[in-house]
Order: sequence, then C-alpha cells, then structure tokens
Amino acid sequence: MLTLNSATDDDLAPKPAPEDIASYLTKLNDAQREAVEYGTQASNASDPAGALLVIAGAGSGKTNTLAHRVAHLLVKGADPHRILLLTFSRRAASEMTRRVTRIAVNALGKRSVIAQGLTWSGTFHSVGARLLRDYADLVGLSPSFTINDREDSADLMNLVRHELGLSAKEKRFPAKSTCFAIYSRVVNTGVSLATVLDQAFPWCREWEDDLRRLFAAYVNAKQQQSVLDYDDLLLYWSHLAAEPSIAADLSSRFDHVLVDEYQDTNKLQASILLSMKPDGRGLTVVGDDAQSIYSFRGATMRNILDFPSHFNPPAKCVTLERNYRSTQPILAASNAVIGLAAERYTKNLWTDKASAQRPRLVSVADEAEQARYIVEQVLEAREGGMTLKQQAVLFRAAHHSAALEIELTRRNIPFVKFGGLKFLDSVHVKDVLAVLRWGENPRDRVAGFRVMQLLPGVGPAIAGRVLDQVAERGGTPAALATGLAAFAAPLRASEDWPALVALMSTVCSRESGWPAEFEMIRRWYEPHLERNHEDASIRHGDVLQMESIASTYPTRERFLTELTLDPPDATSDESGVPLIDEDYLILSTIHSAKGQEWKNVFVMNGVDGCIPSDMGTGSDAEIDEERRLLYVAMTRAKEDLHIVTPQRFYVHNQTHMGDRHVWAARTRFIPAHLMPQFEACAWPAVPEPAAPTAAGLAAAAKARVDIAARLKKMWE
DNA sequence: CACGCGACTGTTTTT
DNA sequence: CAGTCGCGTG
Repeated sequence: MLTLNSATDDDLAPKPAPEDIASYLTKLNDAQREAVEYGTQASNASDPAGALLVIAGAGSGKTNTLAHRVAHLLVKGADPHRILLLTFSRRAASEMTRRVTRIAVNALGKRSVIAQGLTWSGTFHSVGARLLRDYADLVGLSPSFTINDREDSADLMNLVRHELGLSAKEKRFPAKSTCFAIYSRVVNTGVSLATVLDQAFPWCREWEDDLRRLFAAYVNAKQQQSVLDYDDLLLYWSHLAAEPSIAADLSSRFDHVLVDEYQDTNKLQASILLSMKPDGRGLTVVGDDAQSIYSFRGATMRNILDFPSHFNPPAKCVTLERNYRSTQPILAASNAVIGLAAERYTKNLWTDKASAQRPRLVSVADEAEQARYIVEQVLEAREGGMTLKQQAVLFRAAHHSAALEIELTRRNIPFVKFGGLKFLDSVHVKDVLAVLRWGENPRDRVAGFRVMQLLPGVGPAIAGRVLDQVAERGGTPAALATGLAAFAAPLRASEDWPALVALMSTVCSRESGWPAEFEMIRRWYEPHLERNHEDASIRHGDVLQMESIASTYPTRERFLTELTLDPPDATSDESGVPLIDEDYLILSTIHSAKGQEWKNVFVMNGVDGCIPSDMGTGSDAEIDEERRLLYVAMTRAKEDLHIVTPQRFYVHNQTHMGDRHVWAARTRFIPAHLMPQFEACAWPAVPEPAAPTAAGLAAAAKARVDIAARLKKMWE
C-alpha cells in the first residue's frame, strides 16, 4: 500500500515549492500558523517535537487549525497511518478527514493516498474498540466481544441486581440507569464510590455497600459474557497502555497523536494519552476550557488547565483569540458572561465584525408565547432570505423544546432535533440488534433475554435456562445453535420456537452472509412487531431504514460496533426526517450544538431553573459549568442572538386543566450589571390596550349575564 | 411461569 | 407520563 513517505512516493512527487506551502499557510493568522507549524520546521516524522497545547476560543478556527496541522504534518512527510486523531464524535472525525484531505491534496495533489491514509481517526471509544480487537488475545478477552450501549449496560446491571436480590427491599433501590450512572462516574473520574455518592448522588448514599456488591457482580457478569460497556473501552485501553510490554508496541504505532475538544476528556482519557506519549513528543491537544460542559461524564477542566505541567519542559501553549464567527456585540456579551467564571485560561476573544445589533433578551409571558415568538422570528428571518438551516434553537434539556415542536408541527415548519431520543433507543431497533448481537456473541445474556422474550410464552425463567445451557456448551455460536434446538420448547411457545431455532442457527453459522442475513431477521421479526405495537408500520419503516444502513457496512461486527459507538443522532419521530435537500430548522440541546454555528440562534428558557438547571446548582463547580453552557450556546451565533425568558412556567404533572405555575427569574448568569450588553425587550410588543368605553363595558357586563343564562339553559 | 393490572415514584446533558 | 414493582390469575 502506498504511503506518503515511501521512497517511490518521494521520488515521484516533487517537493512542493515554498510558495505552494505558503499558499495554504498564508490563509492563517499568526497564532494559527504558529500552532500549525510548531515543531515541524526542523524535525522529521520520526522525531516529533514536544507536547503542544492549543487554547482555541469559540469561533477561532479551531477545527481549521487542527486540520491544517495534520495536513502540514503530511506535507512534511509524516505517515498518515501513523497519525492518531481523536475527536469527540465520528461526525467531527469525518469532517476533519475531509478538510485535511482537501488541504493536503491542494498542496500535494494526491487524493487517493491521503484519503485512504488517515485511517486512525475517531472517538476515544471507537479507537479503543479497534485497538482492543487487535490486542484481545493478550488480555484474555474474546476477540468477538460485543459492546453494550448505555441502555444495554443498564439492563445488564438490572439482571445482576435481581440475581443479588437487591430488588426486594422495603425501601426502593436506585433505578438501573442511576446505578449505571454511578458506576460509570466512578470509573471515569477515578474517584471513590463514597465520594461520587456524596458529590453527585447524595440520595443514594445509604446504598453504598449494596452498590459496591452490585458493581463487583456487574464487572464479573461482563467478563463472563465477553461484553464491554463504553467505559471498558477506555479502561481496557488504559490498562493495556500501562502494561510495559504492550505499551511500547502501542505507543510506537503512532508518531503523532492529536486530540480535539480536550476540555471534555476525563481522567481516564488523560491517563491513556500520557502512557502512550509519556514525554509528550508528538502529542497535540486542542480545546477551550471555557467550553468544558461534560463533567457529568467525568470530564474535568483540570486536564486542559494542568496539561503543560505534565511535561518537562512544559508543553508549548498557543492561544487563538481572534474570533471569526460572531459580531462584536454578541462576542462582547458572551465574554461578559464567561468573565464571571472562577477559573480559566484568560483569553480575550476579539473580532472585527461590527454590528449595531446587540443580543436580544426577550421577555415573554410563558412557554407557549416563547414558542410563538421563536416561530414568528424564524419565519421573519426566512422572509428576509435566511434559510431555516441557517437558524437554530438551543435548549438545556431535550424536553424543553416540547411546546416548540408542537407549534412547529402545527405550522408545518420542518425541523430536525439533535440530542434527546436516539434511533437506538427505540425498542424495535434494539430488538433487531439483539438478534445480531446474540448471534455474534452467544454469551451476551441481555441480547439473548431480549430475543427470546419476544416469543409469547417465554419469560425470564425459560430464557435464563436456555442461556445457562448455551454457556455450559461453551458459549460458541455452534453451542447456541445446538443448544437452542435441543431445548424442549415451552408449550405456550411451541408454535414460534422452531422459527427462532432456524433463525439463530442461520445467524450463528453465517451461512446467508452479510448483509443478506439482515433481511431474514427482519422477516422473522415482522409478526412480533405487528403483535406488540399499534404503530407497527412506522416502526417497520425504521427497521427497513436500518437494513439499508446495514448494507453499507462490510461486516456484521463492524455494523454492530460502529452503530453502538456512533449512532445516528437525529430523531425520527412521527413527523419523519425531512429529506436531506429540504430546508429545515435545527433544534438542539446545547451539548449537541458543540462545534457548530448558525447565523441566527435562539436560546430557550434563559431563566434560573433551566440555565442553570435546577439540578446543577449544588456546588460552585456545577454552577460554573452551567455558566459555560450558556456561553457555548451564545457563541454559536454569527449574526443574531435571542435569549428568550418566559416569565411563568406551568407546573407539569398536575391534574388536567390545573393552573399551577411558577414564576421564573432571568438567569443568574446575566445579572443587572451585564444588562447593557443586551437589548432587553418584551414580546409581543405591549400594545396600548384600547380603553374600553362606558357603553362597551355596560354591553360586556350584559353579555356575561346572557352567557350565564344560556349555559344554564343547556340543561333545562 | 408468564402476563396483565394497579399503584407508586421519579432529578439533565452523551461516547 | 413512563418505568418499575408487587400481586393475582390462567
């Protein structure tokens, strides 16, 4: 396979003339250029310079700078196979690959080599999964391990909890998803269970001992079943990297390791990086401490704040302060908001995009009015020539957009929502995937339980017995096929049992091949779908869609792994996903809006209780994280920014037609002394009510009497 | 042993 | 509202 630094390549490709290099470097500003060129001047690919930290403020061309650095390394002769590029999502990874390819192709003129070359790019989790398949044998892990997503992991936690008898307590044990969240936090932060409980789950404090037992059993169950959860991908990787014999091999695979969004990595991820590049040579991390918003996942700002001092000499630090995205007033307001945070790398973002329009702080009566305001403004902007896709509505929690979604649907405005419910979260998708996973890894009990219990007459007891027998027979695909066939079908399931046996034996033997076997599974699943769901036809559409996605993956294993690690993130609800070429409005949680930008941005619910979320006001650190969330939301806007503050919220969960509501105050992150940065306004613009005339009042009074009489008459 | 019914109770963000 | 638990029935 061709690589960029092979001898033939060098001979055939004349080195680009200095002007050509300049042509892509001159588009950068001084700081960006410093970040791109750092350590590449004198060195060659096998002797990279020390660690580099790029503090990249919002809108400062972070992605572009990182892409240029990668491209520049390639131009300087680095081997693309030996570059590890870690990004936050796979979407970010492919965007990066696209840009790198474009830049490098311009400089070197060889598309195919580069496009195929940058093979090691993706999230920590997906890269971890790939490395683990390579090293599985060395650590006693079955190479055919399967990966549980969050819900599967919680289901397994639940299974284990029942086995331990932790469900039959007089006082309610924490929900399975809570248990898993606690476990995950302990793993990702490296903090003790007791501390995690105190800091983040105080209401579960009393269960500490039971939780510890549960987690031990959970870890044991995962090992017995050859399943890994998300955290294991990092955990195994970090243990691999810490093992001297393997570490040498592992770290010598990559000359350069580049990490995007470093502010959102956790302690475990930092330890992986440090053991792969202990002296920091060849290591580049990019991020913005002011945009660290994933502490619930164990991310810690300390990673980026303390990065330079991990090395000797300390890492080179470059700060990008010029903002190319927002207008000056938007930036000024955002800077003012983040300026009130306690600890950060000081940087002063500046821009030369002048505008007379300050961000608007719009007061509306309630959530319904908020929805109307946003819809009207969006349509008005569209009248003015701004497409829907150039506009976005951002919110703290997925459910905050409920009222807006109703209003948008009512007015026939297409939208796509990011964050919240995912494709993978729907039962029918999980059912089908469970068949594949069970065939791939017959010891996966969560998958097996799920599949078998689809049959009427099969419950947990029978499913458990079958799984025990499969395990006794060795837990191989062959054992699953024969074990299932040998099982005396329960009477009430006798009709459906043979079809299941036939299905699983085909899936296990792989005799129909991939992706053909998907169609078989769909056929088998159809009657169960019909029986269990009213809206079977919509769900069936999803399954068909999944089938076409499946056909784009070369193998079943890749399909399962990549779908779990990087699920499609837009929801497909009843309204359906608009076609790609259609125009649609973007709705997104602030978390999912990371790294994106729009001309016109609406931030919903700019009130205390929403931003900051009333769940995130326990400690100063939590409050500061909420502040950064508002900062991230605000800095997504290029031209116009509206922060909407409903004055009252109807209390959910009350008897129907109830009128209980709470009054909300403007978010604490915009205190009075920051108000000059905003244009405060009320909507609808309070119209002068026409003063009622005496005659009118008299008529109205009379009308009321009339109506009352009529209402009574209805029942006479 | 499966399944359906009624009662009860929850903390948001995602790889 | 939805996920979960306990209980009674087939």
